[in-house]
Amino acid sequence: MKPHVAELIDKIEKLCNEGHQTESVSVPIPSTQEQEGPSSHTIAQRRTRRPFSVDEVEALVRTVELLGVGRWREVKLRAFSNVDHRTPEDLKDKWNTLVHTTRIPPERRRGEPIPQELLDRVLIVHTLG
DNA sequence: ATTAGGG
DNA sequence: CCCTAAT
Repeated sequence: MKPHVAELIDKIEKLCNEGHQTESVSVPIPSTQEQEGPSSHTIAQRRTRRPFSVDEVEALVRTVELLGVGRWREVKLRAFSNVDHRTPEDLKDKWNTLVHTTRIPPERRRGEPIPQELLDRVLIVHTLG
């Protein structure tokens, strides 16, 4: 579907998650001859951005705490099986950005448990800003 | 089929 | 988010 339509759905979805009932939302409608997508003969459009909610980050961190880093397939199954827009890779990418922004020692072996202290810091930093 | 990392 | 070499 058209990018702006997806964006609109995004906003509505977010408002619903925030408990709103009768909000009106809108997004700028691009001019009709707008160019988009890769070079050419490709049908797939880039997925619209979905900022992770605090709850999602918490779910991600808690699950990585339980399984260790690297088992994204399992993380998806355990904590994000109810949403189709969070792929195992998205979870991996999110974890990496969290590690970067919170300066958590990243060189951990696959499956190695993360110290609770570090996990807590991730949540704090992400919750505040 | 998944993961790790760069794009 | 996407692309893809490596596993």
